[in-house]
Amino acid sequence: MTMSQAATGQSDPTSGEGVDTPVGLELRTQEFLRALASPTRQRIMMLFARGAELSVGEVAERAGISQATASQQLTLLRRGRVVTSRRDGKTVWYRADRDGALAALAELQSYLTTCC
Amino acid sequence: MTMSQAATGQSDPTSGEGVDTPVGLELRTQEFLRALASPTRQRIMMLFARGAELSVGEVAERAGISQATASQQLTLLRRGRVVTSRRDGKTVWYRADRDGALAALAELQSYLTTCC
DNA sequence: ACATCATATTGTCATTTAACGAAATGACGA
DNA sequence: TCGTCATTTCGTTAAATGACAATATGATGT
Repeated sequence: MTMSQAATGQSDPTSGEGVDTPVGLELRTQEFLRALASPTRQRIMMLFARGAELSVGEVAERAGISQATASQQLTLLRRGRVVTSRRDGKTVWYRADRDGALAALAELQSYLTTCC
Repeated sequence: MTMSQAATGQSDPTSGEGVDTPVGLELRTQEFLRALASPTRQRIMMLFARGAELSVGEVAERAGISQATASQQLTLLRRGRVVTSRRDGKTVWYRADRDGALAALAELQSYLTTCC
């Protein structure tokens, strides 16, 4: 039971986890890592350099993947807080989520410094 | 040709890549991300909390995995610069690589700030 | 040289992931 | 209502990953 908690890496924010007892990475930090740990998604991220804002169709075209695949991967990237989306009419625009990414990075750093 | 380079995410240090042209994550940064983006390896990393130094067999036992699997996963973690190893006689001791991890983190941050 | 112990590597299998086409569903604007 | 773009789902295939047992490698002591 405690085993399954450790396995999922879940941490309970309510338990005042002191200096000892690094339970694990938070789920959202895991999603951040998984989002970036994929060559395809790294390739997609490059399309957003310098604040570029792209629709799903544009991402699909430039990344050389199908429209359905692009939509799915963008969902993973959004869950990882590295992109944000906004809807304007029928098209959904994606762009890099600088703040989200840096926040995730800070969480990762905090984990690494306390655990290691 | 330029396409295959972009696909692998390789960057050439000799080409004075200016403010524009983020070619991609360096291989070693990719390996850092992949190393941590795995629940099993995250679980292994927790065994190294507070500077603990463990042999392969100890990691296998405490993580509940076979000796071969432990050795493999530790290799991935070492490639990702999150652990280091030293040999003493027949046993190989692993510990968290604080400096390596923070260096990888810094590279990731630099990538995210310039690209996004 | 040999036996032994710890680690590393290999071969194999099951599971997971990535990607596709196609089709259904949602959301929006004309 | 119809058309368009996005999302989701289904079924499929190929590739990557995780794990194990078995074997090979390397270090140590006799």
